[in-house]
Amino acid sequence: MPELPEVETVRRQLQPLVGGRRILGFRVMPGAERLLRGRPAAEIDALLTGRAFATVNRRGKYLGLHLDDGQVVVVHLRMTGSLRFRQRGFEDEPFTRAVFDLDHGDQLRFVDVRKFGTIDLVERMEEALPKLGPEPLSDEFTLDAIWHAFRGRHQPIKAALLDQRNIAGIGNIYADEALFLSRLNPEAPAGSLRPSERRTLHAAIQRTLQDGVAHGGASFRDYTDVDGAEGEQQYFVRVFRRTGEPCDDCGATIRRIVVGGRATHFCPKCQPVRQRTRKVTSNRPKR
DNA sequence: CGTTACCTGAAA
DNA sequence: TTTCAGGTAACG
Repeated sequence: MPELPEVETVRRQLQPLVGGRRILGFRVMPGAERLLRGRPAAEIDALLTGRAFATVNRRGKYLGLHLDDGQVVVVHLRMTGSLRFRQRGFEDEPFTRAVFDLDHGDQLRFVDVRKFGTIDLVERMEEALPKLGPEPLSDEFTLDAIWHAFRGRHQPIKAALLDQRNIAGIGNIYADEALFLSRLNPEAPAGSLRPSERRTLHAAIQRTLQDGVAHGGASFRDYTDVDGAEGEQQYFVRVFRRTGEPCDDCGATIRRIVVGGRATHFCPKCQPVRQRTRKVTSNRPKR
């Protein structure tokens, strides 16, 4: 659930909180061992104890908590994970799966109802990352990058946006929102976008993600920040989880369909199925 | 490509 | 009781 804006919000909060702080220990709660993908908890505890956190960065939906010796704790929140910065002894949060004990009695807690989230300790951040596309809010996210990623693909544009190998950090909320802003039908084949449509989509992706960051992320169900507070972006969405409501722009009823196995929300009037351009070859049966 | 599995709780 | 969930990896 946490997508780029939510993870970026956490990163910004975490940096001043944990930067320079000494680690006194690390442990994983019983039954949650699977959140560690590589080494066991005892080994991580041994490697972390006595070290200090330095900077916190983000790549796509991954957080990198860098240590003073160059190692990196790589965290992915998946669907329901969250990081909480709390004083030791402050109300035990249910579903706490792992705890970093810090100096001055503080704790960084990893809380995750569904246990899909992951924590990795690696020498270099890339070791813990799958192949990821460009960062959408950086200079490496170019029109050319979109073109290369989508060229020749019959896959629905919605599915292509969710594929982290194309662009890193977009999830279900911001994919639907970016497509609405672009007036593109979620089921349009990714490779069918014309240059003007790709340009519009590029700008819409950046705008919707920037808005998300500006509002501290979206809290529809589980997402909360490092203090347990909710984001505000859910009050600004145009289509996401607004099935049956009137479109802000045209009043048509927002619809919910399933694309690529994911709930997809769109305005059927603002985001119509594009008419096939007339062309002799388009009379071939659809396959 | 689409579908299923991974988990667990909240909402319908 | 059933359905649904902001993500991804592993299927077929």
